[in-house]
Amino acid sequence: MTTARERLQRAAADRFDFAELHPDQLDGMEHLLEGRDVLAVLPTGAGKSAIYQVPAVLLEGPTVVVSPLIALQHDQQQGLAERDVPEAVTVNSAQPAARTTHAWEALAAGEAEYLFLAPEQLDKDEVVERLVEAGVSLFVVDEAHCVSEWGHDFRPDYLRVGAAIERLGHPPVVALTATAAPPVRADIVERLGLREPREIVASFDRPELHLTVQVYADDDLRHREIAERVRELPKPGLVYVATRKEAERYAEALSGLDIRTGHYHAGLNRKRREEVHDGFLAGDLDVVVATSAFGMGIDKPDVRFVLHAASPGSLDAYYQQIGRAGRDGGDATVELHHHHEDLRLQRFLVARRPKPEALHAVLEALAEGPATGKELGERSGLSAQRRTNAVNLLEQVGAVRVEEGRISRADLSVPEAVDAAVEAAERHRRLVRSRIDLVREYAETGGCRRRYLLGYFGEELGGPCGHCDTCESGSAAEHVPADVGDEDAGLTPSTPVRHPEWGDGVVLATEADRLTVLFDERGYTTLSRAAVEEKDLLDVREA
DNA sequence: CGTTATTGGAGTACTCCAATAACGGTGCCGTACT
Repeated sequence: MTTARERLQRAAADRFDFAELHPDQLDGMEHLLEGRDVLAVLPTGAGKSAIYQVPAVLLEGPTVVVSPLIALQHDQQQGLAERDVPEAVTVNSAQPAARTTHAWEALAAGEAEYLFLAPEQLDKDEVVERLVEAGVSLFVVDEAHCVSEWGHDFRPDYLRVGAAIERLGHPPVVALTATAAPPVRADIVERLGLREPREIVASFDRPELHLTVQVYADDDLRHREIAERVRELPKPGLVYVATRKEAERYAEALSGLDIRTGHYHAGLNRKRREEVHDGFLAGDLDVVVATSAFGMGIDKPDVRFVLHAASPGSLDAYYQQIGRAGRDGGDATVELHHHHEDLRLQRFLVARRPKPEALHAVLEALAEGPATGKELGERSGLSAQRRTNAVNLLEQVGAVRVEEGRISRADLSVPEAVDAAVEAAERHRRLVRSRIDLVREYAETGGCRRRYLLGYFGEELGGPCGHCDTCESGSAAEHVPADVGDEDAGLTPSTPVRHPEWGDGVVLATEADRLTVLFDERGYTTLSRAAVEEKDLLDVREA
């Protein structure tokens, strides 16, 4: 009688050449073999992929891997081709039709073990039906933070993955990501419909990253100082900017200083993007100036700095981007060069409100009777993105039902449905906008940078880290809350609270003079401790 | 959402100012062209 653990270790050694599995990896694998769901938040390089790759060969039936980028699907497929495992196939619009045909045939014949696809594929009824017939035994959502980050507007099909999982009879599901704050984890669990998932969360702390912030009042000055900083810093490194134009502008300025620089954004054609990507990995470029498009799938160990020439729209995005530095464990410099105007652009970028017309169009189209997504698109004349966004919101407020891929109206009047959906979108918009304010708080805090960031990700660092700009200047020491480490202190991180006006929330991070609370209806809010104590604003709720 | 660039009108020869337009990110997909 062999235990599950032994079978996993043997498969890992024999078929994948993994000498030894980390306890976190084994823990996840065992839960999947037992048929349970898993959410794994582990740093890049910790062997997240092994968590599904190994149990996949022990479970009868193929494994579906939802992956956000076609380029990533390709890399993962290549990686598996080198192992002693059955075939890995992909289905996407970028490959020749013959390859897709082969993928489906291999899957139906039981010859393919792994299938990689983007969430948009699951919008097609015939795709889901083929998966049902194939008898999927394991369902993987890679880069699962995309569910929460992109699903609510940019790529709404991410919010439909949960429904696809149900149509497949809810095989064991594993969601994998390197970065997810507690509210993002909760969103992933809810949206994917994970059932009592085993959450495996490694520490977010990266002591090898030296964190600094420079706040500017003058954008031209910032420009000059950044060019000078990049010249001085040990290479290779990444410069993140907010717009495509800035990426090109900085790249030109840095090239003028004889720095081997490339720029990267989504406006470049695929060939150009590949050249920059490969050039950076190969060491032919010392610096890449990029928008947020550059990131996923970049596994370069020796990045020595990540410099933000503009503030991003959330600390979630910030942490993902700075996490690309120092993966080899060596020291790396992380600098944020902040200007308050950066946040105005971010507020615009997340400002999109759903158009009530789209909600109306979907409801009217459904008045003719239930429809598949495709049929609904034809009837309503909406683009796939707007149509799916509308369906997501309407489903969330109970105005439509989706069963077996068919969308139908529920008993809710059109005005009620539209109002409720608009309010649901507004609530999400408030959350996203409130996250922007925390970027400013981070930039302006006198407290320890690392303590602030870790607090955002649900980890409490007792004292200042001693290795960031505020620690070195001495200001962090003056900002440590008096009650750190005191379990009876009351308002410590993850304490559920209620505010008379703003309702229920959870304490996230604490500083000497203020608290950050995430309110369900209002989003992230920073309160002054003095005001909270004076007016007794926060009642501790039962957890 | 708010800044910056452009246009346009008034009224008179080149300038002033107000109104208007353009602009900012992330990727699938599928279809129409070369």
